[in-house]
Amino acid sequence: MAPRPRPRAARPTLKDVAREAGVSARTVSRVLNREPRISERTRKRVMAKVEALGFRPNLMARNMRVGSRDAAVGLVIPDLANPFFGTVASGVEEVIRTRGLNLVIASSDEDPDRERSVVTTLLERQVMALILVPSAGSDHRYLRHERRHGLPIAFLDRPPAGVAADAVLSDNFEGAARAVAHLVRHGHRRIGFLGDEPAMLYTRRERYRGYRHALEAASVEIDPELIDHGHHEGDAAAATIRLVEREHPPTAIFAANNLACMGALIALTRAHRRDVALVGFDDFTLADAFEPGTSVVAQDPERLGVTGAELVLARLDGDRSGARTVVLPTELVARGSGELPPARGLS
Amino acid sequence: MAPRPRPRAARPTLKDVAREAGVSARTVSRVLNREPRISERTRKRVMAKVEALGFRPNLMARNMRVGSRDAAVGLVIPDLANPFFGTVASGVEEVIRTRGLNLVIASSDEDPDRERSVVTTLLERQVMALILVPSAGSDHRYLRHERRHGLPIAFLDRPPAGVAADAVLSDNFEGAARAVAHLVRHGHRRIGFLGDEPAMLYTRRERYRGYRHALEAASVEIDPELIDHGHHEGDAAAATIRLVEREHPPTAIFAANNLACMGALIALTRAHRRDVALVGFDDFTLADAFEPGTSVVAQDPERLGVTGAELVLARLDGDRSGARTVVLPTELVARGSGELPPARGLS
DNA sequence: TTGTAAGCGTTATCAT
DNA sequence: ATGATAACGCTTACAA
Repeated sequence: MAPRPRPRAARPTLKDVAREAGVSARTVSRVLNREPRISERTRKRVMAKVEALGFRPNLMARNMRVGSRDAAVGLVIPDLANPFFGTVASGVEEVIRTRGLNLVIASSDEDPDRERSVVTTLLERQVMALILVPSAGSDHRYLRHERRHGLPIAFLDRPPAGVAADAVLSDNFEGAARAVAHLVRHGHRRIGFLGDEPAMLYTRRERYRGYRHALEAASVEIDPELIDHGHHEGDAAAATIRLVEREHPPTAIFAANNLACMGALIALTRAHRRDVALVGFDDFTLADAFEPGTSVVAQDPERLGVTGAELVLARLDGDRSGARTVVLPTELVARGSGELPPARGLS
Repeated sequence: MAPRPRPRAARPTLKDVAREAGVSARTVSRVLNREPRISERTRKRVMAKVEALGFRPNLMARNMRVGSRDAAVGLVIPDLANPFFGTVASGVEEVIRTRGLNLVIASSDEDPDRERSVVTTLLERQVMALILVPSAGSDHRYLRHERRHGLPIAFLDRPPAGVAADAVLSDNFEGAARAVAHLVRHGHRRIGFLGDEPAMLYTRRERYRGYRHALEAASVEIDPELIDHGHHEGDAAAATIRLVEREHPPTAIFAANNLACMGALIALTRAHRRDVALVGFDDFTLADAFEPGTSVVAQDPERLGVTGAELVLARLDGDRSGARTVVLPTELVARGSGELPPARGLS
């Protein structure tokens, strides 16, 4: 056995409390869990020692004995600093807290290898459920074992690859198509597409599909010169400049995610090109702080998180039905920038 | 003992692998931990069974046996959806991941009671360290026991109350004073203060102190009529309107946090009052997307998180020196809005 | 009302 | 090179 030297000032255990109070461990456990048959006198004495020693029950030990699972849900997102994912995380946390579960969070940085590595630790941690915003290009076949063992898994914002699991997605195709149709309706025929990266990203593909669909429906030819991308604001700003400086520039831009849209706004402002119509995908706090306001296709990231968390909780409650995919609607919010007419002579 | 019915399809344990492979548990453990004296033949056989069963070592059990502490750091922030705190969290995660530690995150919603309750679960989870953005009005005396037992605790953005612990703060006073002095230098004497809530919040108090200090240094009288507040964008926007519609309105506004600044931008745009000078506290992505650009006192939320995490890691590595307070500098970023002259006839 | 002993899934000691 | 056994801190069946 292990005569491991306790680190100095080791935290007191239930046994320590028992010894100090002159009772058995069983009795301390009873007091702590508010079990009925305990004399008030013992209870008092035990609680006094608990206070005095600053005792904290060891949840790991408890969970192990009681269910051999950690009372926590694991969440993997690409980037905690991105307000979109932060809001998703917030929705998840809100829901699982009502069940007394904790949230173990990890960033994957959009890297499939890192995603797999963090998911593995979460699984080894014995989380009760897993919620995942998968990275582009990751393969989730390795999760099949967990599914078989009944671990609830939900994918958010992007679907799983290689495993049947619950998913909560926004209606990217429809939202993008509506945005572009909106621009067409306002007279635009040269509409730029500013996508995120990598191009294989699910949301990017769906939104691009929506863009093409709307243009085709309006019999507008797709011009590859009008397609560009940039995942961060800086890249997107540069791409925007490239677009508007083309020989045959677009009169409108559809910015296919939040960072791309911010990049476009920065670029258009700095270039004094507020004549270019703009619709973004995903709403943001300051959309109203522009003149004209920024029109967007609004998603509901909080609801994405809430719905995903509710799904896994239902599974924990015994829902054994087949894997479900919930698609959340998007909403076109017209604030002005998407309703600008084409600049004269360019449409 | 507990003849608790295993949940259907319970996950395989190390013992299961051992039985299937026809070896002892100790041997499986050896293989998994890459311990030296193991025959290639047994290793192969064991690994095959590990794969076949989809075995995941139970980290809870391991941690318990090995250190009786969870290989995780607990982080409590007011709100995951606020990009400021999201970025702080991102900084923390980045650092602790390099040590193979996980992040258990909880929102306190600026509520001291909830803060205490989530901190308590984190402690019971046996996290190796605690990082905290405390809520206004919370009292941390209950953490003294943990400090005594050697648990590393760091406070971010706001200092602890009632316990000596490491803290990482921004230089709020200095930053605010510089912002207001900057406005004074550009000719303003009627400068509004748009604070966050509650007024007892540390950052709010410090920034208000900086505001008063700069005005007093310039012999400008403090006008209570120019002090208002609003913690969320909506409230802040309403407060901004109240300010600029006063009989003797301010010619400049100092918005003392990120949400207040965004609220001010929204209100000023909608009211077509881009003549009012504005300096915000805390930078934001779209600051450059306005005409003129929004001048701000930039903090470094990521660095706040990184520094806090590094502090607790140093403690884990044995640093027993006294509680330290690190103050991070702020930077005045002039983009135009803070350099506007006072509107004619109003200064 | 309280205590004893077993056991959750690992790893450490000591054998062999 | 491998195994038997105890132990981490807690809860639970059973006994007293």
